[in-house]
Amino acid sequence: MAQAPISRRVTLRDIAERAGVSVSAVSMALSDHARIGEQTKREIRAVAQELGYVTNSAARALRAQRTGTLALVVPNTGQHVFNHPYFMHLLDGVNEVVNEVDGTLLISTNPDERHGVAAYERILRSRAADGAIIASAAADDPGVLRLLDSGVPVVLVGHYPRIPDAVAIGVADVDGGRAATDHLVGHGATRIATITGPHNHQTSIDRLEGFTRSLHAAGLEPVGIAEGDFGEESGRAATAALLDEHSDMQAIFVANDEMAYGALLELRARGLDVPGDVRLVGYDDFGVSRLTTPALSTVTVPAVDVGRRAARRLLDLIDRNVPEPRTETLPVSLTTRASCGC
Amino acid sequence: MAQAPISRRVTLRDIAERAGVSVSAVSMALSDHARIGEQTKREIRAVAQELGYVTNSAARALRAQRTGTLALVVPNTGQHVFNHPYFMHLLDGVNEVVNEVDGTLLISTNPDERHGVAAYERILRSRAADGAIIASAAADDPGVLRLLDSGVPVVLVGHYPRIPDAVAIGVADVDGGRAATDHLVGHGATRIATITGPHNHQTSIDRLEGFTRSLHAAGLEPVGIAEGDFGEESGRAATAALLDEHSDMQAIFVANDEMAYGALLELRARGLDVPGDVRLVGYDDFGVSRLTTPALSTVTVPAVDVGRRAARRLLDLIDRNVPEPRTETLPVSLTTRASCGC
DNA sequence: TTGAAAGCGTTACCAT
DNA sequence: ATGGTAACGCTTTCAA
Repeated sequence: MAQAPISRRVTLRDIAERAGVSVSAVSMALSDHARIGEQTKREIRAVAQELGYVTNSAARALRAQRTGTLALVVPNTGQHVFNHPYFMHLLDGVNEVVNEVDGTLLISTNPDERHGVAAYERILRSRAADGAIIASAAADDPGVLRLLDSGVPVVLVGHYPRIPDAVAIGVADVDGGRAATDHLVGHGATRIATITGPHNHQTSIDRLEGFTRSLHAAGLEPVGIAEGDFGEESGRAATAALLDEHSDMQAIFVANDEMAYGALLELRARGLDVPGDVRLVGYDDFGVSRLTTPALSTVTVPAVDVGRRAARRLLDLIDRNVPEPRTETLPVSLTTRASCGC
Repeated sequence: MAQAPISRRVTLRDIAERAGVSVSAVSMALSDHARIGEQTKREIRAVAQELGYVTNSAARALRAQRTGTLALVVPNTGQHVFNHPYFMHLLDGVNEVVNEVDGTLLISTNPDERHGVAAYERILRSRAADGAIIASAAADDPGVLRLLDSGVPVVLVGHYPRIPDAVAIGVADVDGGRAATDHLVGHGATRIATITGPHNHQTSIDRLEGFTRSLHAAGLEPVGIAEGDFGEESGRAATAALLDEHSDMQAIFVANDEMAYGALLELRARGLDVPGDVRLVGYDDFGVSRLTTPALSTVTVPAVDVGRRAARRLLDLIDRNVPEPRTETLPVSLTTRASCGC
């Protein structure tokens, strides 16, 4: 049990004593306050440098009532709802902004509900972060509502029609579903099915809405609608179910790429060619889609940009600037590869 | 600029006044200290509950000289050295342990070098975290050495022969390289090449070492050794170069799956069949390998477990328990799919 | 131009 | 069994 040789921490007082000035002079010098003489500042900074001074963040936070930390909250990670690649991209974007403002980034996931009070509630109310970005919460998560009520600065990622006054940043999922389906129609398909995500996620609802609108505009009816959970296996199972009931199906719009990959496996297992027998369009474009054979046509979601914007809005909120309009919706774009028949 | 109705924060003092006791009584009651009467405790807790009290983490950290926060540091994220899936898995494992101990997790990446002092140095020295897990640092990163010197609790992820007294947790990359190559040899290949990662990463060095040892044990010589950067494009380029020089090559051991995917593309572009003409084994098994056609045989790295163990060791270190031995090496396993010819 | 002191919310020690 | 108080390191107001 050798005691690690922890370097004694250097405080403002140490610098003050060494430089022969007061603690407050040091504080002001280091924050470049105007009232300290240039010469004195230089000396103080030299001493600070020499001693290797670094601000103690707890003390600063306590005094300033602000931590300089943003929290990125991901409910239900363990359940693999909305899976990894999406989160990574979001994280990239958030992190970029946090670094720009020299802040720190705290990650909170809620693997299961065993903690009664959700982990993110604890974090925010303990003031460990100045605010939070909440990613991919279920549309009806009560924890989210409580958090919003408590007045803590919160930015939601996604589209929450039932919480209209929340600050949220989402993507145009209705448009995306519509564009994907339009494209399938454009290829001449008339018997088109869809595999959706879980119905308690607004994302699923919106993508389905786009699908339905597209078909109606074309005077078509959906051949089948199957629900998945955004995981590969569920996509495979949904495809099997659709195929069993509608052997004449010509195309499927799948609400994310993981499930589309499952669909690909099932179609291949049945000896059906993609896109020869069945055309496929997925959704997300987080890497998986590039790798499959055939490569998936998909709707590209600008997740990194979502992260960036969410972080910027959160910083605004923390500064008590409520952005108007409160919700922002980023456009998506269709990326055609091989699976649609292009 | 409507002022958000921030709920006034509740402090110990508020509870004390309301309950008609002292602040210290409240503090002790809430931490279940033995000196407070059961009845008093109950009353105090009731008031705390009613007022919605939550400990202020800055104040607690300042007082206790401990934050309850672990930092996960990823140098060079922006440069795509060691890319996303690996990091995600590590994060999963670390997060799991952090949740177990009711801690918080702070993420720090260093997108570029513009901050002179690396972001992670700032974070640790400011005592924003009690310690750090450093993932995938270059073997010679000076920031890492400075951090270790400064006595901050640090666990390195990987294998660092040049820093023997550091606490580190790695995987058996030499074994992995050897197992992969042995397997290729077992398939009857004699003209075998390898594509390595960047030579300043110990991981690359170790995987190559395993490759070389395997060949020597079999009485073979490497047909070619090309260096990549762990990215898909570099794998493709390396494969092209190898193919140009050694058209009789029968197999390639590729040091990660992303590069192996690049190799697959190049081989396909030249009309060569995998595994018919060239056998391929990759490394990592973070998802990509399942999706390619043919599916990649690869060395499975237990990244989630690495994250878990790194976090546990870091907690030990913070408690001043230096684990012995200081370095731990987790075994890897070969996962055979189609690309090797199985 | 600079110094002294108060206070941010906790915890722990010394009294009572 | 409980209350008062000092201290953690910092920022800022008030004096000088």
